[in-house]
Amino acid sequence: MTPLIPHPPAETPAAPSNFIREIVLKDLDTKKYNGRVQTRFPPEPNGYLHIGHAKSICLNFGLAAEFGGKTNLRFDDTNPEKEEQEYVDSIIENVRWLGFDWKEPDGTERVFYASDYFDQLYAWAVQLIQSGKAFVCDLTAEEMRRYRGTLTEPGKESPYRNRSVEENLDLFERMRAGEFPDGARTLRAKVDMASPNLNMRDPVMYRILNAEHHRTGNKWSIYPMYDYAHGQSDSIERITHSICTLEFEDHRPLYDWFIEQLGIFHPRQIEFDRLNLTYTLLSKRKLLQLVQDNLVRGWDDPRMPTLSGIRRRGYTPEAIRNFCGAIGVSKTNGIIELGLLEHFVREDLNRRAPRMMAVLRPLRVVIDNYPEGDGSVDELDAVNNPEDASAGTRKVPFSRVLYIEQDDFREVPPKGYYRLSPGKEVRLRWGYLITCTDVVKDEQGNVVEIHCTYDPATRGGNAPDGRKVKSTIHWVSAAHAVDAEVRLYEPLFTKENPNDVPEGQEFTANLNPASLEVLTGCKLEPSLAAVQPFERVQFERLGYFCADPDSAPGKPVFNRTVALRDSWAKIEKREKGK
RNA sequence: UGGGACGUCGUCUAACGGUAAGACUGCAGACUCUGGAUCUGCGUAUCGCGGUUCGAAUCCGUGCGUCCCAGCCA
Repeated sequence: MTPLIPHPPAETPAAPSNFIREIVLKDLDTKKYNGRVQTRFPPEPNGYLHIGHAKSICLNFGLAAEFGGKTNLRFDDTNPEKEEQEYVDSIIENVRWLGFDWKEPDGTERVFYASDYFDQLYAWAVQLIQSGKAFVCDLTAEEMRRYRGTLTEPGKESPYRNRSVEENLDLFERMRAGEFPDGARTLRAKVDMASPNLNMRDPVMYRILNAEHHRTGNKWSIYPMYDYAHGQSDSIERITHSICTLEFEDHRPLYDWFIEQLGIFHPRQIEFDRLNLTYTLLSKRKLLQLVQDNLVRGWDDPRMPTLSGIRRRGYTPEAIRNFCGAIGVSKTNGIIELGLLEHFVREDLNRRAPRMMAVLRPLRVVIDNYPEGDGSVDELDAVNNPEDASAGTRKVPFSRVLYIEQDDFREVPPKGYYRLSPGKEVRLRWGYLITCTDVVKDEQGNVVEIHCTYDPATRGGNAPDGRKVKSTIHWVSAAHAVDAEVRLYEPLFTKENPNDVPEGQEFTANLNPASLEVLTGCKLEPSLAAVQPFERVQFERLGYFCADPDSAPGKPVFNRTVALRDSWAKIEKREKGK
């Protein structure tokens, strides 16, 4: 058998196949497009890209790359009322950040705009009028809806359907010239008002919109509809496989119809299932609402599923790409567990994030038998990343007064707890073995400080006599600590399906009031003082964190990307549940 | 009650008429200076009912269920 893939790049891991890839493989085999594979990613610049778009981006760019083809970035900017340059800019930035590129060897970029094709689209519309396949309709939106019929009843033909070609041409030209107010007329395709597919019931091709377009300004008073613009744009760009989401399945007959009437290059539209994630909303409209109503701090709020938000949260492009590869492509509408996305960030960050020590909820610890004074600072060696020897080591200062995590001390330890408690010995990471000797409380009985002794013979963490401790905990020297703000995140919604609301309520009813917790006065080891925005680290035993752009010199702010898997938390929860 | 699409472990995906496989999750254990990581073990899940076939997740029929469509949005 002849291999269908002529020269698979050696370093490309065998991508798990999917039905679209199979179609491409078959087309390649039958030379349907002369062995050419060309895709496009066609966002409307009316919002920020989210993780659902990442799936489409990876699919489109991945497929073309695998077969030596090209992928165009094309802005589907046919509705000036919703589109803005800000969105164009963010989309370009996000796709680049994800790791994809559309530059030709000669340096030109494969960035296109549907608005670049307005002249050609107009000429084609004239052609359809001339061949009797399109007409100017004076029905109002309300009338048109009534004429359209219903799901079970056929529609009625517009009384304007049989206008002469001359009249249509004249009217259409005047629509273009801006003679009519918004909504006064439309140009419609003459297809079939009795079609069971509503998209075929004389669909609108152009509407009058006296609006300023972010690229074409006031040149146009009419704008093409998606159905009229998309397929022809694909055709102009010689796209071979036009991949879109399932809800466009019903539009495919129309996509094909226009192209056939025009007799132009015919790309193939293929539909796949859009990404759904538990506890996550992936609807531009609703995300926009969250931003506009200040329910989040903006498009790049780390709780947002936007690429900008996810990036600020600390996710890596690699993790997202791996995730997109792992979820596969099919036509079943499923819902992916958020935990799978988290798995891929942990997997990636575990390999590359340097380990640091940070105490989020500090508890003061005094080592009573450790010398006092300035001269008594010990510089201990700490491994930067046990998964990566090349990451090296760093020095961490140790002194008489330290902070440990409040969670790492219990005056009365519950069953199975093997961290610090009175009389118990634990190891301080990269430091000494210490034993708790005393507890200091305030008037309310809260533990405010504990006293310990250390074993000088255990410097570095190991006891010469070979005795073992059950637990190693992280710590920070009080005198050297850097104060920081740390933002902890939980899912934005309390329900797996945020749209699952009682009658009459909105999805915002499912907003999680505890999705953001801001911790101040957190104590970081001094090597974190000069951290740069977007730097990612693991705070040992806590999770992966990413420095926020809000960080100021000497005043770092961190976002928790994702917590470490925590089997003790799981045990504790189970015990409490009993 | 029109049309289009889809039903495989808890979740996602594979198996393309020939032993239902993988990932995530979960559980149990090993190991460990992160209760992390790593490693090992644990899975009768093909929507139901008929049919074709030596053999059906796969083909046919039928029933059921889910999703999408009545914007001058994309």
